[in-house]
Amino acid sequence: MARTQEFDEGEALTAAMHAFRKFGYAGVSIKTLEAETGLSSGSIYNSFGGKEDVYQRVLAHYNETVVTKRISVHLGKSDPVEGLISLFESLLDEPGHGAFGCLLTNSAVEFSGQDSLAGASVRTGFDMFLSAFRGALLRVQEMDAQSADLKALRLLIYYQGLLVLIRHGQDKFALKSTIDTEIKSICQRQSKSEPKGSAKCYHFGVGMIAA
Amino acid sequence: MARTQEFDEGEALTAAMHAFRKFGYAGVSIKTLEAETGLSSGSIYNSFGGKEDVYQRVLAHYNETVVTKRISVHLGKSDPVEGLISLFESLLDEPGHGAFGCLLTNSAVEFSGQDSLAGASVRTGFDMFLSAFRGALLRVQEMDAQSADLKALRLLIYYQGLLVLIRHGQDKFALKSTIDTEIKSICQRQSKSEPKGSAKCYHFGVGMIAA
DNA sequence: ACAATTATAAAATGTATATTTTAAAATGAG
DNA sequence: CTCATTTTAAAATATACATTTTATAATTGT
Repeated sequence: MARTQEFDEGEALTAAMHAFRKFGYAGVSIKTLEAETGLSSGSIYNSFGGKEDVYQRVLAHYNETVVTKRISVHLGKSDPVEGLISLFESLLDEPGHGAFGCLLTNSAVEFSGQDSLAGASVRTGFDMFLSAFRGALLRVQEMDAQSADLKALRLLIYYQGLLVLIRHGQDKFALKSTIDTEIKSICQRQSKSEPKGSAKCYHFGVGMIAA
Repeated sequence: MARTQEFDEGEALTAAMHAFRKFGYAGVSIKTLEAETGLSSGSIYNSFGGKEDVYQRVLAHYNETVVTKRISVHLGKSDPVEGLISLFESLLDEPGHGAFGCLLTNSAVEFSGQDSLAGASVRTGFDMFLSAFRGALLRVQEMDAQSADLKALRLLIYYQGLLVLIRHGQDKFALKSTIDTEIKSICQRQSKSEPKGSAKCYHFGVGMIAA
């Protein structure tokens, strides 16, 4: 029969992933992929298909490696709140000072909508985070499914926003200082929906009670 | 002397802005700009310079029109909390179902870093929001400058995250349901930094006190 | 009205790009 | 060993793109 593939497909995908994270889909050419992966365009087309196929494989690879690892490392801990905080803080300590953006964030922005080139994978990645966040929240305290979904979504929104500002180059110290507050704020028990006139309660904070 | 410019520069910039918001910088060609603005490439190069120049002008135009208007319409109201809520809710009611992304979000992601093609304008736009948010927060309640900055940054992060998820096509009803909670949570007085052992306070919420 | 100046339009240019084709090298089952 | 099959590499192709050039039309101060 024929010779076997010489290169490691996972390594190639990881190298391609770095390129797409840094430069986006449009910013990466086949030439870039050749340079980053060490493969020739011939090999790339033979093994993966075209640029779109490489990108789709990379998106799946990102979910399987980066997202999965991030969730298991930080949310596998015993304390879910500490886990969430360390997960978010880890985003600020990434190499390249935010040059390696989150592929989900970048893809969601570059290709809007669910039925785009990246839509399905982005949705999968978001859902992975949502269910991991939901699990962590339910370990913090009892709550109904609806509350857990709402809080998990708030965490995902905060996660995505943080990554946008990191990628922009916003001051990391300032960004970091929001994490503890935001996470704890989300993990708090929510106030029931009040029939108006609740504005006055802004002046009573959890800290004052706890102190 | 010579003839005067026939087209309205503001209208052309607005048309170009729509294109860049939808498709990003790389996704817009001169041909696209011709179609969207109604100008020929000759006019575009003569009046604006190249594609990069159009983009820079569009970014400034976005800050001057969309950002400025969004801030004044919603945060010009008497109640700052209601203003913040209506500002964030208005993002969900934009035409095109999120196809018109936020140019700041999209540019921050497409061009990472402050010293990029878009960096300066993105920073300006972010700063406009930060100072508008800070002003609104200070009208909610007294607080020191540091607290106001932190809360304003939390609002900006939430704002950016929301726009990422809107652009992705996340369920709008679910996104909307986070707004009230998130805004009010940020507008609450913060707990002082405690010397540990504060985990227990998660079980005491503002709502329970206010009730 | 005139002429200088600019807007506009279309063709031309050169480069970057994704992909295909062609050719050579390597591999492993029989 | 051998040959069918595949990997790899490089050249070839065609298209898309940003920009420049060229040419024509319009307009404004004198």
